[in-house]
Amino acid sequence: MSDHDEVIEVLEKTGDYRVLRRVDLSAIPVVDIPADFSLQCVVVLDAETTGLDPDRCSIVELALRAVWYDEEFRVVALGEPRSWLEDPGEPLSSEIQKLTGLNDADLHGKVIDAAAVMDIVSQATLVVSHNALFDRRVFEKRFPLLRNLPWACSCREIRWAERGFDGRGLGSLLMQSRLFSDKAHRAGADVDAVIVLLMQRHQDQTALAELVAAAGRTTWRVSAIGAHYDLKTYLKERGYFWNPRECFWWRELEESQLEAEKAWLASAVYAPRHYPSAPAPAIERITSRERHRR
DNA sequence: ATTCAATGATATTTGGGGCG
DNA sequence: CGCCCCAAATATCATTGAAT
Repeated sequence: MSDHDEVIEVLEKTGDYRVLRRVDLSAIPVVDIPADFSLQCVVVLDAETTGLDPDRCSIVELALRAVWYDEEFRVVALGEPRSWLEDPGEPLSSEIQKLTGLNDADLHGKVIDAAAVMDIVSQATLVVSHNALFDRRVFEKRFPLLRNLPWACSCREIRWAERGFDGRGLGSLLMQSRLFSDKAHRAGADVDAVIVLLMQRHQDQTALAELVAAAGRTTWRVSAIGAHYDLKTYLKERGYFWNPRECFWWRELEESQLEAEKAWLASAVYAPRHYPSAPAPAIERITSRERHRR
């Protein structure tokens, strides 16, 4: 082992090589329920599916793993890695076979253990996945009873660029961290990859800490329904985006900004003199239970 | 009154990057 | 590949107003 380290050091010192190490979580203790009740738990989830359209595809593999961490967001224990295959009832496209290495025979007759899924997922304060917008939709379609879980997205809710990364895809983040996964696009391996990435520090803050903080925020989605079109420029200047499908300007705000925004809207956008019929902005509260849903 | 060009609001397209 | 999101670029459409 130490002679490997020496080789790595020699190679990297030349400046011509970067050495990638296999993702390895074996140094972290695996527990069922930790003895220390002060620990917090997130569950990392990854689903492999028959395609990319959450409305049309189904899950062929689901992996879950609990991550226990202390007050300083240090990962002190992991749950047993759990994953299940599931028969989608249709042949796998060659593309998915190539991507995941799975084939129809592997999946034949397999079913996800729904009771186990519920058990694991219910011990967590957060379900984490890489691009939760995809996994959440696919997961909730398969488990309609679990539509009210709190979710966090390790792809979008961690400022990877500020941490020195170029892209945000799992493979790219791993490689730039000098890591690789020998079973990329298998659910269990991808879950472990997310876990190592969450454990990384940047200026003394782990990615997990940043993610938990981001997911814990309550934000507000404010939609300026019925705003007079003359106000477009002001709304745009103020950071509103146009929703072309439903035709209104909207913006997402931090909790601390909400009152000021309401006041601004009341005076600048919904001044009564302009609107005898009094349209009103739509204000929706968004927490981890609502985010990454649509 | 009619036409045309300019203006500005809204729609559409495009591009990048994410997921299987 | 298809789909989604976001944002910037580009196209389209309606209105306005000046000129004829």
